[in-house]
Amino acid sequence: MVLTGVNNSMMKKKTTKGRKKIEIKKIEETNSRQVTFSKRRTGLFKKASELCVLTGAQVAILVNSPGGRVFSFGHPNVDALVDRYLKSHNNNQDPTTVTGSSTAGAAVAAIYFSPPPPPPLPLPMKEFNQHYVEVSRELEAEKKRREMIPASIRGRPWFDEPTDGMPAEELEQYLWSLGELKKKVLTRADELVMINKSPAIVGGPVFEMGWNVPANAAVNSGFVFQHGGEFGRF
Amino acid sequence: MVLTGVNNSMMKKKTTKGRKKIEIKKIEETNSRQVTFSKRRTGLFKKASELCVLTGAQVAILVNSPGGRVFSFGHPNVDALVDRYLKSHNNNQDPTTVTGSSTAGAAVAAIYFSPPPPPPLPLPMKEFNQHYVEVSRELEAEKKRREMIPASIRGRPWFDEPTDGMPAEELEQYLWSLGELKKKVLTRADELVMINKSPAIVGGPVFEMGWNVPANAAVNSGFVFQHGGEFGRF
DNA sequence: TGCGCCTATTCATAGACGCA
DNA sequence: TGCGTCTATGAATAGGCGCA
Repeated sequence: MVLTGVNNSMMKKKTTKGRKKIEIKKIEETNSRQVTFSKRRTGLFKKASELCVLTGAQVAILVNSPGGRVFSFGHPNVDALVDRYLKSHNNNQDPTTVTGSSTAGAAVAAIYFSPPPPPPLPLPMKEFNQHYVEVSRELEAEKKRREMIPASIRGRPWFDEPTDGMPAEELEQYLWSLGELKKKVLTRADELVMINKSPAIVGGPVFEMGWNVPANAAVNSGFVFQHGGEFGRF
Repeated sequence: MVLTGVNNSMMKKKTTKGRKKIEIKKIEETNSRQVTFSKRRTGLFKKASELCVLTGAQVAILVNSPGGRVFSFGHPNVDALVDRYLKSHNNNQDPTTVTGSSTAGAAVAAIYFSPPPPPPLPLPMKEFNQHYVEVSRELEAEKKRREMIPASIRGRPWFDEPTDGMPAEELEQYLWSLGELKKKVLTRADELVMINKSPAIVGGPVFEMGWNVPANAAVNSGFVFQHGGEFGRF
């Protein structure tokens, strides 16, 4: 507002119009997409680090760039969290169930689990099952309502029939799971709209960003970018 | 935009001072921290999804909340990215995808166990009951949320065609996730107890959630951004 | 007691440029 | 060709409040 240096030697033409609203859909223009990716990745990592600092949470992020490179961020480090994640999954067997499966449009993977090593637990809370059953009904209803929305989602086999032959205990758990999963699905639905297809994972260099925490000394925190190699084509 | 609720358009004490600047340092107040975590996690995930949509990138995020729970986000799914990440670092096997070499200095140890294994905990029912309440609440939220979706869901490319042809693998993947989730639920409940019981976490060093990781496990090589700022200290 | 909603602000970032 | 810088503006969100 203030005329700084009225000199106004021909007022700078506003070369910058400032931020403009953009639609959340795939950016077709390769170059812009690249730039946006770069900027937003940075922003994402920053957010993540803030989350870590503010709440003391641990965060690991793996990003597969459109160019095929892989970036990662992690506090304390990626591996710790990945490991944790895997361990919780490997409790079972069949670690590779997911690897490279179609994923045509599937884009939901929201799972809650706890930090402590998975201590197998019995399911002594029968009575609570009752409660869950109640919720179950609601969920069922909810589920159906939801299913009426996207025609394509309707009729998920595992959504509609499992409850029958399933032990109460499991039902309970499924319930909760469903609640969470479903929430994720819905929440993410919008975002996924545009992600119509999933380009197969491509190989490429790996970029890594880690957040070092001063383990002992008064070292200041820093960011470590690690990138390897060339350009991932694609 | 519209005045909702108390239409008392007269004068209302500005109860909301709007956003205030906050320092990026651990929030000591447990409650605020919890809230902040929740909000920011949501924001982070949203950012991540936008990044996916805009640039077509693939992103996986693993978050370990201050409360101990772990949330994850992934597109197309967490496992695929985790898998790829590990492969990039291990070059071990390569059942699928990835042909790319990770030039990254990622000579990181891939999987090591989390050092201090937390002790198993009993599972008090009342906590679980509380959990149930939470679920109920979530269900409520679910309902609302659902109502916001319909419009946008329509026209969903991948939603409109797949169901029929939805690969069994995908469904299986979901199922599998649920199965895992199921187990997690219990553990989580277990963990909830712990949280309620021992707020010890609060006083600890900034980033410690209770388990550390080998300090040098990762990265270096690449640029290092020193963050010698004023708030870097702890 | 925890969660979702609302508002005033701070923060992130789309474009456009400039440097390497 | 890519990335850092600068601006103005769209978005995210810290506090508060009220409901369940």
